[in-house]
Amino acid sequence: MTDKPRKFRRVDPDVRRESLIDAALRCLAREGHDGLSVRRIAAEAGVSVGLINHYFPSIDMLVADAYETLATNIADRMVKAVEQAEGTPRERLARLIEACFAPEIMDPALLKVWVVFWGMILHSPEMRIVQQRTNGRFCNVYERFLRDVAEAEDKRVDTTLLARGLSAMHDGLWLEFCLNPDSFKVEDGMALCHAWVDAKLA
Amino acid sequence: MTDKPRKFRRVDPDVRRESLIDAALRCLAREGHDGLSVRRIAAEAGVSVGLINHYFPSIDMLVADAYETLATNIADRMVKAVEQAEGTPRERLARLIEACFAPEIMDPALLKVWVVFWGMILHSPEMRIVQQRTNGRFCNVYERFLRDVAEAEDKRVDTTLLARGLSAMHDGLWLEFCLNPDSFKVEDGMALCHAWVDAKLA
DNA sequence: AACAAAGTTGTACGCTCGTCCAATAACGTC
DNA sequence: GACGTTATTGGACGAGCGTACAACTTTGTT
Repeated sequence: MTDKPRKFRRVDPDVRRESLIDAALRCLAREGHDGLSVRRIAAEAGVSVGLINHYFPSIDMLVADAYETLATNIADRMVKAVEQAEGTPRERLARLIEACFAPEIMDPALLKVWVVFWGMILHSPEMRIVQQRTNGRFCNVYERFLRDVAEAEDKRVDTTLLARGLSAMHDGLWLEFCLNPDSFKVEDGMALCHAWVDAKLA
Repeated sequence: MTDKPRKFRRVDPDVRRESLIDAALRCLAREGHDGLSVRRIAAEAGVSVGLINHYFPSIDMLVADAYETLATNIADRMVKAVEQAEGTPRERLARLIEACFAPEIMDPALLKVWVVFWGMILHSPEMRIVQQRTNGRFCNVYERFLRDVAEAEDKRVDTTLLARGLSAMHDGLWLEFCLNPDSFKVEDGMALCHAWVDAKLA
């Protein structure tokens, strides 16, 4: 009474697209730039080579979609982590910084993916557009919670500049940590970010 | 009375090695990861394909040498720029920050090269060793001039931590600027670095 | 002038790549 | 149950890749 053997199953196009993007991200996380290959992604997704080009005009478009997807996911998770937290604006900002240093962020495999994104941003206009959009989102998240603190404590600071500094410091620490996890402890990184914020919102 | 035509000229091995490394860096700066190819580097250096493997056991070793060379050059240039500057330690620190934001540093082509380095660090033990060594040098440069200021002004701060923060903030700003030069002005980046230092050395 | 040493060339090999496209098989509809 | 639609397959194609290696050329020595 076994199911009759099928050579493949049709899948809803949207679901299929998503599964291809997921497979691509898994390949990039595992193999970095070497994982960026139609054949490896197809194998990872369990489909044939040709299907990739059926859903994406070129490999660059697939990566651009993957970039948008991953960046959006991460930003959303951060916002949610803070929004469902209670406490003063100051405490919520601390939750945000904690979320920025969560284990799934401070992961060399994630940097492997991002390094590929960066390399493509420098050559592909489509990727550059995604970068500008997603980076703007990240900065807005930082600024939003920083402004909450500034308003609650009645401080007058340029929250845009403050957010840019926080973003830069976190990016630099994240990069260095992922390249060399022994160079410092995650707690030290969080302390540095807090030191920056406290210095401007003292 | 023309010179008799020669198919090639022998070159001192050390000079040849250096010219191959230079050619590799030029390829990486122009084409990013795509430039990392024996054939393109050979063409750029004006030699045949086989010569690369005669001087370097593998392409990875060539890049590792190129990494060490470029990082050392940049660090040395910065130190020299500050050392030949006069003034108080505080003023010399300002020169250092200026040097960090010099046009030849804030150059997308330089990031193209570095993105390739980062990608390889995450996979190659040899590259990881070079990263640790060169990054340590950079941090030492920062710390050295920060300590001068702290001592001259009799401030008690953890200059190691301060240097790590400065390094991270600069890296993050450099990255963002090279990815999207319209996102902020170089002067704003310098101001942020100064704000970090001033906050801790007020 | 002859010779040895070694820097340099050029090619062949096997592999992987992205793209293209005709054939195939699954699914909804009648 | 037959049919049309289309998601999916799988192989062909040309190009570029890293490596290896034998042949060639230059250079310095005798």
